[in-house]
Amino acid sequence: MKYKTKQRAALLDYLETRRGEHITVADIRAHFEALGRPIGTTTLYRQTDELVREGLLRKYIVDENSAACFEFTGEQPTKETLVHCKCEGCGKLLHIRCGQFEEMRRHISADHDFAVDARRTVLYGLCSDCR
Amino acid sequence: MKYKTKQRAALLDYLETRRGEHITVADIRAHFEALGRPIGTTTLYRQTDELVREGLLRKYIVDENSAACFEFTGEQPTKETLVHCKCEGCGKLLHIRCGQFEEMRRHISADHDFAVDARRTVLYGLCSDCR
DNA sequence: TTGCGTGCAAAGGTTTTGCATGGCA
DNA sequence: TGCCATGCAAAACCTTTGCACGCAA
Repeated sequence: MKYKTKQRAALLDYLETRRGEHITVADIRAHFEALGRPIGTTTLYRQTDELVREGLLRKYIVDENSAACFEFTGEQPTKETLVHCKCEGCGKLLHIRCGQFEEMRRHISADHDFAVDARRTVLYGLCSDCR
Repeated sequence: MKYKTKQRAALLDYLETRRGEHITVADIRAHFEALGRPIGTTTLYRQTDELVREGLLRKYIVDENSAACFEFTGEQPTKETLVHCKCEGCGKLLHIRCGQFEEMRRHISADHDFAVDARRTVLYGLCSDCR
């Protein structure tokens, strides 16, 4: 994307207000729909793709049969890795701060020669309420 | 499923020959198609669902826009957890044996109150060839 | 015979693509 | 002006559902 279009600007403004939260393309679409200034679904998919490529937005695979989940981080994404945990009981998505995960990443990188991308990874399991 | 149908028997026979491998419903469908004894897609989805519930089959969410991935383990699934790593570069899916992952699971369970299900979880990143 | 399993056809939901239009520089 | 972005409509994909038929017990 080389041009600064109204749609892109509006999208970025909205994402800014939801920094750190989890939203889907459908959420974004609904927001602008409600505002009376809808943005085409196609455009939203293309813009979110681009923002992911630019590193301003993160994309998570949270559930095979639901929409992709995005998190806006902005220009300076926190270095700190928030591990994503998806509860298979209630569907809740949790963020946890976990040094042990970092340690495991280093180990897998060093000993198994695989570079885990914590920003794309989701741990599945059961939350405290559901276990 | 309470009945032992021909389809279920054929499916189990086939899965046995591919124990420990990763296959999709489309793969299974193609196999029986090629044999000239096709099994309906609907049936395959229902039987795989059932087998997952019975614990003979594991299901992984490997990529948001591709088919679900199954692994047949049979009656006695190994206690040992094989961690799944999906390479975002070449698409390869690796199994690794990793005690550190187990340790992290215990830690997250104890300190973050979340029970990670290693059999459903996939770590995303880059393999040795792609990093 | 009873009721579960099967499989076709069709729907469901998310994401992608073709193409004409409209906007940015 | 020249090229890119937009967005509608339609397709692509995987998966699920409705329903009539057929097979297991």
